[in-house]
Amino acid sequence: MHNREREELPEEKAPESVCTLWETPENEEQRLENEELLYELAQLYKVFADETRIRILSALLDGEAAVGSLSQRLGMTMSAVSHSLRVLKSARLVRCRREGKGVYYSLCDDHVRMILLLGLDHVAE
Amino acid sequence: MHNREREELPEEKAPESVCTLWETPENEEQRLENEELLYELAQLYKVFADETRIRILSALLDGEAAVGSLSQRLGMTMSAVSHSLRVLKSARLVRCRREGKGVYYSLCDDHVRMILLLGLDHVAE
DNA sequence: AGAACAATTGAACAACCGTTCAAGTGATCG
DNA sequence: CGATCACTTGAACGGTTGTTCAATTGTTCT
Repeated sequence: MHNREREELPEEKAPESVCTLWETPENEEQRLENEELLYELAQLYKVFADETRIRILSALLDGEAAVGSLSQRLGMTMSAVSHSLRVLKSARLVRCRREGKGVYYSLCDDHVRMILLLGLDHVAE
Repeated sequence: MHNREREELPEEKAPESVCTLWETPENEEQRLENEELLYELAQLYKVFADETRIRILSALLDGEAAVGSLSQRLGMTMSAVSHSLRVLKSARLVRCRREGKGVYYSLCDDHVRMILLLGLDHVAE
């Protein structure tokens, strides 16, 4: 049925063992897993694909900040910032902590910084 | 195969050496440069933020391929693939080469692989 | 309790984006 | 040449997304 001809090019670097995304799936289960990963991956990059959210993330590189502080720094309404933060949070890129009246957001882990840096590396050509 | 636990991820670099994005701008010129970088960065991630384009990129990790071959492998029309390739090309993620009737596409550099791997690392949690 | 502050939520609207379809280009070969 | 293959392009449609505005929740203070 599907006789996909694979190119026999020398592999400089071995694909990582964390996932099977780059290999031809051997069975239906593996194929489904790949589909899932592909979807999740696209979903993740969608979150980075917005100037406002990148601005927020890079602001949070300085340390945690409250919503109001962010909205002031970025010059946009609190509502817009809050909406953006919700997206970032559900992508597990930021977490939040309540203290008194304010809610303080901070980056989840170092992936964020690395992904941003890698992107910059390409953009800065 | 390779029993490495995880792929070597790019070393953390000193942000200052790459750009000034994370610093508070000292003058108007620097602020404008940051705005530009922010925009470019979002633009780049927009390209990755689509399942079809990721599928194409990961197919090209195997080596260069013609449009027809890709459209067969991914099960979509040649037109859709071509449209996607145009986007990837203008983001300088792929390049193309004409040979006879066919046009062969390949990845531009290693940034692509690294960005995909880094994203997977986060998604695979 | 009520007032004031900080942040979230939902609906609505405009912009944007990916696919499809149909028409177009460019290359090869009889 | 005309035919055919391999791909590109443009317009259009349907779906998604980010911001705004107004209403609402949650917290602290008097």
